[in-house]
Amino acid sequence: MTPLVRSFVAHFGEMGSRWGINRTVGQIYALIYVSARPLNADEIAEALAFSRSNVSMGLKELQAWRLVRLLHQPGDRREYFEAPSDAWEVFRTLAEERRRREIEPTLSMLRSALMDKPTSEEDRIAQDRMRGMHELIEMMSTWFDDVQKMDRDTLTRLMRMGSRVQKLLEFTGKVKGVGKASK
Amino acid sequence: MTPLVRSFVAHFGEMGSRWGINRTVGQIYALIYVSARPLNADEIAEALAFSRSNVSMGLKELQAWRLVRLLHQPGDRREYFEAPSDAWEVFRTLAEERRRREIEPTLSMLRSALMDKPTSEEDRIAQDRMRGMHELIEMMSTWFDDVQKMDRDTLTRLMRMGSRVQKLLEFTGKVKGVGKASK
DNA sequence: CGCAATTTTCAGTAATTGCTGAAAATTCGA
DNA sequence: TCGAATTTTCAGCAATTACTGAAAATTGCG
Repeated sequence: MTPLVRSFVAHFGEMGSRWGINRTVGQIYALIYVSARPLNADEIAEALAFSRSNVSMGLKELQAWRLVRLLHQPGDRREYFEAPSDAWEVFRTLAEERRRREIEPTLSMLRSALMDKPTSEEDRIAQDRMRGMHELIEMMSTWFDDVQKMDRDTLTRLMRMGSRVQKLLEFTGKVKGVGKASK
Repeated sequence: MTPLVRSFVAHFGEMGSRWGINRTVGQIYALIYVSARPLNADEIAEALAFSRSNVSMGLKELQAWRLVRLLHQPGDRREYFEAPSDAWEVFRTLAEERRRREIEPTLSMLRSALMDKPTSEEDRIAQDRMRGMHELIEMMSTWFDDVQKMDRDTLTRLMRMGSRVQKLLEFTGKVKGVGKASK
């Protein structure tokens, strides 16, 4: 590993441990992500000085997150791994997985809590707070779904517009007679 | 704690441990968030059956994340804590803190890696990947800054539009002849 | 001030999570 | 089908992280 790669890998190790993912897994991912060609488990174990079994477990987790793809080289029985090099694709995958693992369960917990008849004033207030949270998460979730469907160029253009979209919105609002005065 | 609150708290404990934050801290936050009134450390320790010192550490961390606010009740020396009940505000705070703690350091690591002269073909490719990541993160970061500044109603309206914004963009692009956004 | 109430710190221990090597399972070519 | 190559599993140990109680520090009232 060159110093360049080493520092990238180290950083993702640290970051990984701040998220649920552990240091080892973060480093394995980082290595695959910047690698010029697919890597097999032994190469990874060697580069990072991890045991073969540790690498095996890490790869399993990365596959569960759909962050790496398994492939084979002709005439070689070993399994090789590569990561999509397109950062947008990575971001989308991460967003989808987090949604599935964290957002959906949270929404369903909230929904069920909101069904309950509150038994006290305290509960009533607790439910109000939960309702607020549920609304926000649901809105963001729906929005994300929508945005997910746009093609990348449009999305990029939209993001680069930043808050100028607001102007557009106000303008159109007026035209259509749906305007609400600005902030 | 009523069953309603108990299940909310338990869920956030679980979720907390999937993020960097630990179970205890997640539970303390959840309890404060749904509570009808500010709570002091002893009340929290009692409700969750944690030691007083554990609660103290948890509150310190929540304050570092700016997720809870310290306040006093007249005629009571103890410190009371409350959380903003507005989910939007919570989201903004979380986003800002994550940015400061995770995004900024990552961007600066990437920037410095991109300054290095690649010493090999491998490095050149690694840098390409890093460049892609850097671009995306920077773009999202800028976008987020912008969006952060909008008032909540506008933002809500925009989100509810979802991908219909795209239509608007195309339409306006034609009218104004501003197909590509200039920085 | 002085002192009781309250919060914080921290060393020690408990609990959890991470990692390894050895063994078992699987895979695939011959 | 056999067997070498390869991957996976998992019990046991290591490292890290979480939690506690006791003690120290701080706070603010009288």
